Amino acid sequence: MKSNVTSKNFYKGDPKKVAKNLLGKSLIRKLRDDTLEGIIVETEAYYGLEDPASRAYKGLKKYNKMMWSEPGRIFIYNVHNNWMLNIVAHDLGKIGAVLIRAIEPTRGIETMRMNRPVSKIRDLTNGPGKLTKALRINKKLHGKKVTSKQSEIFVTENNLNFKISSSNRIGVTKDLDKHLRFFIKDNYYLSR
DNA sequence: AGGAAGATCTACT
DNA sequence: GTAGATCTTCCTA
Repeated sequence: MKSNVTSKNFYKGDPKKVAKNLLGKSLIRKLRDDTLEGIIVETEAYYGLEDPASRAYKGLKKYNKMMWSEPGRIFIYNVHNNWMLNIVAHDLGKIGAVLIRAIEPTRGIETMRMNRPVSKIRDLTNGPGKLTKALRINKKLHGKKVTSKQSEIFVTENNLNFKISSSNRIGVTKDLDKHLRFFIKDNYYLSR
C-alpha cells in the first residue's frame, strides 16, 4: 500500500477538484504516544467572496485569513461548539478550502472512543464536529501543514477503489447552485 | 454585551 | 426521517 504524504502541489487548484481527490486518502493524527488514523470519505469545497456559505464570503477577517494562505495548511474554526477541520486549497492568488466532513476510522479506535464515547462505531466520526473530537483536533492545529510526516496531522495517499458521488452541501443556508459535496458511494461512515 | 454559526443530541412522528 | 433546544467560540457593535 502506498503511503506517501500528500504534497503542497496536491492542494493547489480548484477546491472542488481537491475535495474530490481527497476522498480515499488517509488522515493521520499523531498524538504523544498514539496514532489515530482514518480514511476520508466525505468532503465539501468552499470558495471565497463569490460563495455565500464560505467563511471568506465577507472578506478578509482575523479568523478566516488562513483561507488566503498557502495551500496544504489547516484552517480551523468553531461552530456551535464544534471544531471544523478544513485544508486550504486554491489556485495561486485565489481563496478556498476543503472541509473534511467524515472519515472511516482505521487505527487508534480505542483512543477515539475515549475522546468521544459512543455506543455505535458508526457515530464515532461521521460528521465534521464528531471527527475533530474523536481525533482531538482543535484550534491549536490552526495553520499546521498536512504535507509533512513530521506534522501532528497530515494526509497520505492510498490505493483504493471506490465510486464518487456528489450532492449539494449540507447545513448551508445559502448554497451555490452546484454540487460541492463529495463522498464515497455507499460508505458506512457518511454523515447522512 | 449581543448574536450568529458549514452541528449535534434528543425526542418524537 | 424531521424539529427544536442547546452547546461555546469569536466576531461585531
